[in-house]
Amino acid sequence: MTIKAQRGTKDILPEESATWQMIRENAQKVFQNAGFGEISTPVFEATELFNRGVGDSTDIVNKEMYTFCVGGADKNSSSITLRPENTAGVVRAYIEHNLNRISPPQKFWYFAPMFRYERPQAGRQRQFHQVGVEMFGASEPIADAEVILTAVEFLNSLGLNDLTVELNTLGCKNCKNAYREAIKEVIKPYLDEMCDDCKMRYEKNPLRMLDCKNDTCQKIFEKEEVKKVILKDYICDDCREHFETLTGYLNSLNINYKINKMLVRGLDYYNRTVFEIKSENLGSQSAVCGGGRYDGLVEMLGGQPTPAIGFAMGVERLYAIINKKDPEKLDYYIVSTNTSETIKLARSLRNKNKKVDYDFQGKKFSKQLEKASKVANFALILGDDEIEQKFYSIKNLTTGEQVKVFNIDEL
RNA sequence: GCGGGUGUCGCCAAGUGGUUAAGGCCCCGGAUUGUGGUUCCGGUAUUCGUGGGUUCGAUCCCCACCACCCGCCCCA
Repeated sequence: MTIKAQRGTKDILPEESATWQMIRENAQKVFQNAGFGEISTPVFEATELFNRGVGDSTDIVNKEMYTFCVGGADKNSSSITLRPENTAGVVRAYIEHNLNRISPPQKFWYFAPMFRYERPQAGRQRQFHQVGVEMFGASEPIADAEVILTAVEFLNSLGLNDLTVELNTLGCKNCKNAYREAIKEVIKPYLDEMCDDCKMRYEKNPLRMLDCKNDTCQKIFEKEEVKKVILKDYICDDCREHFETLTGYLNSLNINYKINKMLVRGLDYYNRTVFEIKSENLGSQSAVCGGGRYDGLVEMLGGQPTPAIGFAMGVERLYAIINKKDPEKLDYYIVSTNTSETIKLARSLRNKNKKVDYDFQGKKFSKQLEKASKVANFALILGDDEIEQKFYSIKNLTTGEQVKVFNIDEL
């Protein structure tokens, strides 16, 4: 039996590489143009980081983490986890390296593999990639606008112009509490009818109930008096002003967005602004981007109180909906039976930054040319005549036109 | 974790309880021993996801397992 790739993992083959490279290059360009610097943190971290950073009421922490005990059974053994998302790791690095000493805001971007032990399906793998940004030290609404703008600009750079930005505000600690209590109050009479998950959420994280897809639960949220509470703003004056200023910026930037009061993200650390960007071409895993503000997280992980905001996008989901790019052809395929001349010529041309390849097996001239026409723009013919008379025949494989060249510097 | 579906060559696929398992693409070789992309000819599955069972006989029937897909859930 041969060994296959692990469930929920995928090889990225050369034929897909041009598209992947484009995604990464566009990310680098758009994010760095906006002042974000690349940060690369380790694939594994202390399990404790995610328990505290992502939140132990989340599904990610409760059932989806790749956690290992390393160091054997002795006292020094420790629990590590393959990162399920990148915000916790970046926050850890931010604190550990005192990155707050750069004058704020501090802006970072990343493109990296993540790991979640979930049931694979379309748009969901166990190893997948996220590209995203994190910004620290800016509490102003313009920071929210800038982060959303950056996400939209990146998506536009990939030719994705028709995606929907959904936007909501969860409020700060204070209004979040008031909202939570009001929802608990109005739902209380119906609690018995709700699904088990919602009964649990009612205690732990009532806002997550609004995300429930269960029909009976949804019907309860549709009820007049419940709806009134859900749609009523429990947002304090500061938070409201923050949100209104943000939407003002988005309006002036002509960014299309839709306010979705039901949008509550699954990670515990969010407050105030949250947003998702969705595509209709992805089936049930429709979110290509999710993000929001997490003003309390740095402090929770032991740093100074620091406002922060960021987003993450699923690279495989982006890959699924963008126009694919074909790998570039070689500049030259050398057609020759003189291998020692060929390898030297290949080296010279490669050092001149040309993409060059050639045949190793002494195949027939016509076979080499056939190969050339498949993989290269030009055939560089170096036969006995050419070597004797010191020239190269360059054949344009698109037009069929062939010319003599006496010096490779002319290429 | 729970439902539903699928599984024949690298890819797309036809097929039937009984010994040649179609076809197309790709790949390889030849026609054409220095001029390709067109054309023509030829070659490539001791085998039908894996392991059992039923049967004189199974790729096709039954069971289990595995993998993938589609929902739920969750999220990127």
